[in-house]
Amino acid sequence: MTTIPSVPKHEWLRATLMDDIRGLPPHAPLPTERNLSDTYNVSRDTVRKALDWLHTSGAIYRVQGAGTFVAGMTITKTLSLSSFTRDMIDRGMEPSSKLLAMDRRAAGRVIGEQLGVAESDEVVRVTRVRLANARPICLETTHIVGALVPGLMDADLTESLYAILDTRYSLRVMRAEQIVTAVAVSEIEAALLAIPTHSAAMHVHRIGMDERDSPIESTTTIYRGDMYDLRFAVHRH
Amino acid sequence: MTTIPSVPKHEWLRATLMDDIRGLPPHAPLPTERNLSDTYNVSRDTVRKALDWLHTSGAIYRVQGAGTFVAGMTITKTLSLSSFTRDMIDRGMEPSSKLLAMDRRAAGRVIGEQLGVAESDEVVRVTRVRLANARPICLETTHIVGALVPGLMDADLTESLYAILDTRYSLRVMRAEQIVTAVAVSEIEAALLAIPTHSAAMHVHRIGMDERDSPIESTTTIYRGDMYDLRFAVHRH
DNA sequence: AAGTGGTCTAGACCACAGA
DNA sequence: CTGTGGTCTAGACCACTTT
Repeated sequence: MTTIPSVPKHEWLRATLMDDIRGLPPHAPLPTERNLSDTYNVSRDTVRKALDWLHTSGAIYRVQGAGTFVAGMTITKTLSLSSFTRDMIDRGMEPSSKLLAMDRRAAGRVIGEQLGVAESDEVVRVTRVRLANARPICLETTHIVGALVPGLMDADLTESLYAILDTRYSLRVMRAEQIVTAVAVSEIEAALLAIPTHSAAMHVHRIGMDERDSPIESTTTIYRGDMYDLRFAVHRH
Repeated sequence: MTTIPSVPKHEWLRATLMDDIRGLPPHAPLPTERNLSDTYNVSRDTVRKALDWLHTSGAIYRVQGAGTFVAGMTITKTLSLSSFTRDMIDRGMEPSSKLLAMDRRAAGRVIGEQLGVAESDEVVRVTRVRLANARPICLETTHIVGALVPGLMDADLTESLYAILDTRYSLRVMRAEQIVTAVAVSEIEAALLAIPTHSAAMHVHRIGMDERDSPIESTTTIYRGDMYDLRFAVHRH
C-alpha cells in the first residue's frame, strides 16, 4: 500500500474507493466502515469523511443498520468548479479555443460591481469560441480585474485561462456563483456557433473568487442547446 | 439556550449560525472554532460539521491561520433537492398548480427503464401547469411507479406531490439525478405557458429515488426561460 | 442479539497567518 | 511567537436493520 505524501488521508481514501466502486455493480455492498478503518489503518472518522464525499457525489448510498452500497449511478457528479478545458476532457472530448477578441477597457458599472472595482478601473476582456472535437460548443466572454493580470495580453489564450491564471499569477478560483438561464441566441451568436438565429441556448453567468472571497473574473457563456447539458446529483440535506 | 430534541447538534448549530450570519456584513469574522465549541458546549468536531455545511453552501469562507468569515454572498444556495412548492416559497413567491391530465398507463420502454420496472407495468402520469404568483412558470409531467401509490388518482394534485407521497405513502425522495438542457418550446407548450412558439426554455429531467436508491418518480419540467433561473455556488474540492 | 451506520467527544499534531 | 483552521485518532453511545 503506497500512500502519496502531502495528500490528506481521506482524500486519498476517497479516490481509492472511487476506483473500487467503478468495478462493482449497482447495489453491491461496500465493506463496513469499521472494516475499511482496519484495512487502511485509519480511524473510522477518516473513513466517514471519504464516504461522506462519495455520498454527496451520488456514488454510494447508505442505509442505517444495513450498510453502504454502490449507487445505481448513471450520474456520479456533483456540480463542481471546473474549467471548460477540464469539463470537456471529463466528457471524453478534446477541447480547443479560438480567440475572437481581447482588449483592456474600463470596467463600467455592471462589471465593476460584479468584480468589486470602480467603474473606471481597467479590466481585461477576452472573448473566445470554445470547441469540443473541433465543433463549436459555446461562446465565452471573460472579464478579469486588470490589476491582477499584468501582461496577460501577451499570453496564449488558446489554452486554459484558469491554468494561465494559476501558473502565471497564482490566482486560483476556489469558489464561484453561477446563474443559469435559457435564452434564444442573437444573429451574431448564432453565426459564431454555426446554428440558426433564435436557437435555444444555455446562458451561464459565473463570478469566480479566490480563497479569500475576492472576485477574480466574471464570465458569460452561451452554450449550444443541442450540444451541451448540465448533469448532477442532488440530495436531501 | 433551548435545544430542540431529536435533531443532531450539528444541524441545530448550523441553523443557529446561519441566522447569525444573516445579520452580519460580508467578510465579518465568525467566532473561532474553539470559541464556538465552548459557547455551545459541543466538541470542535461538531462545530466543524456545521461550518463544513455552511462552507459548501457558500455562506462562509475559511482562511487557514486567519479565521472564518462571512462570504460576500449574493447566492448562498447549493443546488439541493426541493420540490417546486418549496422552491417558489424560497424565492418569495406563492406557488399554485393547475392539473391538466392524470391517468394510469403502461410504463413503456423509456420510462420503464428509468423507473426500473417492466414496459407493461403500470405508472401514474400527472401533467400540471405550475404557477408562481398566479403566472405560469413551468409545465411538469411526472411518472410514478403505479404499485407504489394505490389510490393516488383520488388525491388533490393542486398541492405538493412530494408532500402527498410522503404523508400518504411514506415515500420520500432522498436523492435525484438531473439533466438540464436548453430547448425551444413547441406550439402546445407555448400555449400552455402563455409564451410565443419556439421561445427558449429550460428543460429539466429528474429521476427521484428513495433512501435505498429505488426510483420513485421520473419528472420532465419545461421552465419559461424568462421567468426562471438556476442559481448556485460551486467550490473547488 | 449482533452488526450496521449516525452522532459526539477530548485530545493531539500540523501548516499557516499575523503581530 | 501565538492563534487559527486542517487533519486524525480511539473510544463511546445511539438508532436502526437483519438474523
